[in-house]
Amino acid sequence: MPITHLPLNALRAFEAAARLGSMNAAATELGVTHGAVSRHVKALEERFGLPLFERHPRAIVPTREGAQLASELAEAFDRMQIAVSRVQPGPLTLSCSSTVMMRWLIPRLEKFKRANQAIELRLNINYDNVDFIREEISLAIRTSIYRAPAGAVAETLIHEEIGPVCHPDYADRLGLSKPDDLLRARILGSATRPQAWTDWAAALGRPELRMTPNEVYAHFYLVIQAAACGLGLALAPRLLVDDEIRSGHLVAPLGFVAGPYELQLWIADHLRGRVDVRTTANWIRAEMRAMSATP
Amino acid sequence: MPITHLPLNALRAFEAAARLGSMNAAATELGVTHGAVSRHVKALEERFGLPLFERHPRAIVPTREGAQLASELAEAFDRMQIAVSRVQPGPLTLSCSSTVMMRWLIPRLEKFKRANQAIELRLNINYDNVDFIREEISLAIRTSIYRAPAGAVAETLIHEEIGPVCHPDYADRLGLSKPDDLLRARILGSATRPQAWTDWAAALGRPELRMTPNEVYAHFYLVIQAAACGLGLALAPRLLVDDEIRSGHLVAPLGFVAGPYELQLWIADHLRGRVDVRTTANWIRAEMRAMSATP
DNA sequence: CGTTCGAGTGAGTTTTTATCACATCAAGCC
DNA sequence: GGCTTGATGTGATAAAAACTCACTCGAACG
Repeated sequence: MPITHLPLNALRAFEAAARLGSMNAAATELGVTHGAVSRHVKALEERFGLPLFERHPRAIVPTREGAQLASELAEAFDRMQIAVSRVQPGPLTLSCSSTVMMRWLIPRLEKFKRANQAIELRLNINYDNVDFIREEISLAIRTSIYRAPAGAVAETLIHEEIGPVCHPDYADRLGLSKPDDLLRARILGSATRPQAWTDWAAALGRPELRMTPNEVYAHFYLVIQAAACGLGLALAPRLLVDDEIRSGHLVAPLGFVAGPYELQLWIADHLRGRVDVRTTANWIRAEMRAMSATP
Repeated sequence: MPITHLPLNALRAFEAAARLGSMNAAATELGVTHGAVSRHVKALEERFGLPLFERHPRAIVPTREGAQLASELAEAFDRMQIAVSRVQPGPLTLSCSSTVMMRWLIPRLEKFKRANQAIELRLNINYDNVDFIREEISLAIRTSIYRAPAGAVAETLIHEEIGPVCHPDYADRLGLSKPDDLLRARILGSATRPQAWTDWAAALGRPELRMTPNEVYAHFYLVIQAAACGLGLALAPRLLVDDEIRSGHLVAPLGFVAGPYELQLWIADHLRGRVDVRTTANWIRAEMRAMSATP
């Protein structure tokens, strides 16, 4: 079949259906009804003379050929998207967790905007993997718990230092000065990073300490907030509580130790040449360096 | 612009127009009228808000952005084509010059078909570069005068040996036994390989010999035919005249010398895994080896 | 100096694509 | 068992997109 007669729209619909495992979801992504997608897929199957999906009552599963075709098409569409984005550059999009956004980015955003008035910055909240091409992400700040996906390059920003933090009065009241004192305290945990306390115990060289959270919050910034309100102890990276410690809202009674992860900057591969991306990446690096320089 | 709303058909039309440098040509390739292509391109330019072509009275020239976009789109469409061809494998297509087809391939084709009845072979005539993806070529036989394009890998089949050939009576009549005797003879040339005689003189170590053809034929196989009919001397690779020499229709009064080129097999990169392609490539290699083994 | 060649365009037509509304099927659940 | 639910398939029809036709323009060609 020559390229000149490929049914491009049908291929796009099929690729979406295969990637999402659902005609309905594909239809939503494409902004059409499921019927339109269903027809596209059927047209393709008739044209190729082979089934691309196994139909089950509540699900569709790509056949061997379908899966292969879909994955190769995905690459082709990615390239197309990149090609177009080069003549139609969108805003710079920075993705980070809600916590990093709350406690690190937003406090510095005014300064960034003043220094880079020409850069239109769009923010995206996400703490794990993300498709840099489809979701048009330029930069992401992530911990090394996750691996940068294909299409992005990762670099180290800082090595995380972690430690328990709480309200100053709380630390005084419970007399917290060595790890074992913590067993008397209320331990606050985060759903997005369930292994945080265990990591810390391991980093201390006390893996036997059983630091099971008494309470688990949905977001990490809620844990910090709860600690600042005297509800217990949060296990936080220094980066995210430095301002609070400086202002006296929080203390770190046991200090900080080097944690097992680092904070990374992920850069969309195809955007590395863009001036605003380089500028913003440099700004992020500089701000991070400034943080780790002030103990 | 999200991938879900890319105007795929307009992008294809634009890519064709940019590649061919003409809306008309693109229209022909796509099987539509030039108006349709013109409208697609205009729609794209309006959507992007920038011109993709400079319009000149009889030509369109891609702008900087247009050229960039087109070349990246070409890659994306190539991939798409490859993806589809994997689920819809077409016939195996072998491309070679009309001369190689006449004098080497066709005489062996019957044998090939008998040995490989399952392989559907399509033939394509072309002696220089060719787009393996767009024109759906699997294998090509070429001299190393040309370089294999991106998307194909080249390997050596044989090193060409070249020498003047003519009808036996012609050689007798003119008494041809050393290079300088040829100055008395009628020199036949081919438009597709105008430097053949000069190459030979150089290979002999007699670059000063001015072997200017008295007559130039459009195709190389016509030159061989003319020589076989006693019209003069052809400068031929041994490969293409071996049968004629064996049967006594031609003689090579000065023998053959190693020429500056080799005969190559070009294989479409994305088809190297296909069984019929491997089989056919092996057959070609074996047949070529058989030729160079019999002096 | 008329002819030709290639592109742009208004109006109208054809083709494709999408919607709507309903059908189907089986899993999950009282 | 029988009802509900969630997902896909499809006939009829509406909407949108793509295409053609027939003409225009402008300059290069001969």
